[in-house]
Amino acid sequence: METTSTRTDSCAAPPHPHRRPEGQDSYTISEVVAFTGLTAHTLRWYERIGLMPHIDRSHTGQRRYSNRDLDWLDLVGKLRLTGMPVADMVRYAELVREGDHTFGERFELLETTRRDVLARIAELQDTLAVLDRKISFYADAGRLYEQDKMGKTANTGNTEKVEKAG
Amino acid sequence: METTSTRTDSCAAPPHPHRRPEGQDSYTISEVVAFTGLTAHTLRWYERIGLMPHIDRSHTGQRRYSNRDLDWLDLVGKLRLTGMPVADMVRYAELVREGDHTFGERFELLETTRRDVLARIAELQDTLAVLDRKISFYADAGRLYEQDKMGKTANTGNTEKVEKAG
DNA sequence: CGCTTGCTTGGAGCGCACTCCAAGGTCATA
DNA sequence: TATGACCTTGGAGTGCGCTCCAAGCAAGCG
Repeated sequence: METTSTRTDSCAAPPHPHRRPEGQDSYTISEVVAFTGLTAHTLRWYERIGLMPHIDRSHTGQRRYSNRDLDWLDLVGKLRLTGMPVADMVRYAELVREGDHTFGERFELLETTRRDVLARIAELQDTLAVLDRKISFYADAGRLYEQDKMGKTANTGNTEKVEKAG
Repeated sequence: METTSTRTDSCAAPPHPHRRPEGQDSYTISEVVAFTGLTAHTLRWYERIGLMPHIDRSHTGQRRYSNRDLDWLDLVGKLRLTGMPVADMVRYAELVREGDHTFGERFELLETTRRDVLARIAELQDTLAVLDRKISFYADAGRLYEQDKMGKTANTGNTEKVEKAG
């Protein structure tokens, strides 16, 4: 079942420069902190709640992360960016641990997430349009306001509009 | 300062069908709940923390929201979608209350938000790429797994890859 | 009139995702 | 071998954004 293949999975992202080759891939928690930007607290917490597999330990019980663990943390990071709740990520982690018969369920979870991400992008683009409209409005209004201050116009009507717009 | 102009601000979004014309725009909290999807609790809380202007009251002290209040809630909803912290939205609301001399600061806040939104969209598109890769991988792997179950192939190497990928 | 429904308030409580603490064991370097 | 940085654990605490509660007022209806 388990192999020690030296090649990275075809599904993996582009390689990271700081990684050691397979076989010597044993990182302390502080190294993982440096790679991921997560805190050590968070890494331990992820493990406690089942979002990580049980991490290898040194002979004295200290955590030693593998390249595969870093791959998993990359994925978790991406899913976190989508706003997926941690509980859902834990669910996905459980499916992975349960083995091959959960392919279908994993597929559906990813598809649902994909749809969520697309919807989120659309929302953000919508928001962007509103923002752009307001920004150009303020650019104009600000210019008018500066003119007002310099006495070049005597117009309060234009600036009043902004209070209405917020 | 305050006008009762009957036209909507040029900066406003397309009109909403449920709105009453200016002058008769007086909505109860439960109407606003129906329009916005927010809870009455949240609407009152927004007011308490200064994210809303002080809302008009009926002679018995009940809230009466105006079209302008609804416009503001629309904007708040958009900003909320960007992930902007409530505290920052409160800051923006304060700037609006403070008057015309805060144009510049409002402009910068919106610009910063705009950049955040663009970055967020880029992140999500990056995540989408990862998701798409995994989804097509699972689509393939799932098909192979079904074939395995039906005895059409005798391959465990292909499905093993998935455990590695997660 | 009583009943229901809707609204008011200040303040307390909740769920999430961390974040930190205390007490102690381990490791690298001088 | 001693010093100090780093690691371990279970459990408690924090900040955010709501969410709810209790007690009470007001309006409409049979």
